[in-house]
Amino acid sequence: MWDLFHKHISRYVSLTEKEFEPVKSFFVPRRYKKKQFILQEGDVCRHESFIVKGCTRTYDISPEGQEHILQFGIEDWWIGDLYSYLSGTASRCNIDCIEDTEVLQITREQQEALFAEVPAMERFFRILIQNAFIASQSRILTNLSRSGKERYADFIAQYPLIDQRVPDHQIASYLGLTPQSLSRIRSRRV
Amino acid sequence: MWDLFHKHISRYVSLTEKEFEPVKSFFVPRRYKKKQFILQEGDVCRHESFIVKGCTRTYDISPEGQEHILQFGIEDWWIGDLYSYLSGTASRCNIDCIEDTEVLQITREQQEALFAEVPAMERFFRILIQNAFIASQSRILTNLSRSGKERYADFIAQYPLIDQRVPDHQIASYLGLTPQSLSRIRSRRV
DNA sequence: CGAAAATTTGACATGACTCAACTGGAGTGG
DNA sequence: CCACTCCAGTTGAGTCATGTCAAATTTTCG
Repeated sequence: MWDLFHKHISRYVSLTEKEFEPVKSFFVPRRYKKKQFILQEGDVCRHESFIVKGCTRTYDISPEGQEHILQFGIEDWWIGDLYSYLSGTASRCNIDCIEDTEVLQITREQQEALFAEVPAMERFFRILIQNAFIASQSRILTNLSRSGKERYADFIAQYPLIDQRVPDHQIASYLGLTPQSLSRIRSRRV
Repeated sequence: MWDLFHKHISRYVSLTEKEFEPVKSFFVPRRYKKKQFILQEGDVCRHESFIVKGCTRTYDISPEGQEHILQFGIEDWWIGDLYSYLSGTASRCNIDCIEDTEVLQITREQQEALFAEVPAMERFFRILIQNAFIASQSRILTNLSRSGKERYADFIAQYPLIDQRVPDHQIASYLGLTPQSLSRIRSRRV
């Protein structure tokens, strides 16, 4: 578990085994069962979670009762509602598990302490958010300019691993389509 | 100019007048005329630009030749193509000026030097990107769940200042609508 | 096996797009 | 200062992608 985590961090900042050692103590491992919630709408998001194993979805529910998936999470990804986490306000998002999931969690206070003790980790999180922001901007452009068919093609090209693990109707929700439309797209009768 | 900039920074990290003084030297003021490009597709984005005065648009052009506006920029905002800026690869975006515009620019190298000399500025940029990411996620949710009419209403509620300064067809592009559709929405004949 | 969930299919409705024409204002050059 | 052009915005008519509602079928899983 910690090995994977160290490798993950090393992808962005260099950290020797010895420097990494104290980092561990700021994170708490936790397991969730399939269908269990990591965050529920109305609660404050108290952790950033690194997925060691499993698969999650982050979504909100519109006033009309429709779910909209903002993000899927699999191994090596971080999940959480950053706005709620930083501001301490109630989240509008839900995060639940599509599979049994293991995460490493850190709280806001622990994160601040970690930054003070291991400055490289502040840099690490900055890079992480930069990448997330870039991906997010790219998704906005795709949503603005591509048809449902094209967005689906992009999705399976970009996230083949997720496509295999997540039911179609949730992919439809991520792409902003109804399950029926996605089904027709898949069967090429569009 | 520097006053506005200092105030802007102080909104996120505390920096006395004395601490702020050396920060100035890392930024270069620059003026652009209306319709002039700050960044052109295919070029590498060499600066992050803080807008002191003026109004800009960041957009890409799809293979079909359609423009899609990713972001408007007005006073107190930062613009640039972060991906190109960080990776040094050619940008797919254009940034041009809707009005005569004054900016303060920093290069990647200067930014690294700034972080080394004034660590609070690394924190400042982290917070900035966090906020940008949060806004970006929120826009994705809006795009997924709201009709054109609702997205337009949201836009004028959220950015009344931009609405007044930018032609309608560019707002349409930002919202993912054709100018015709936006015109019909505006005249309530949906 | 049987219930619940996921997916598919059909019929129809509709929001948004395309193409095309027209209006009105801003800027330009003679 | 007028004629001219250009561009933004509006309007109309027809089309298409996607949505809605409803039901049938298949898959999953206790």
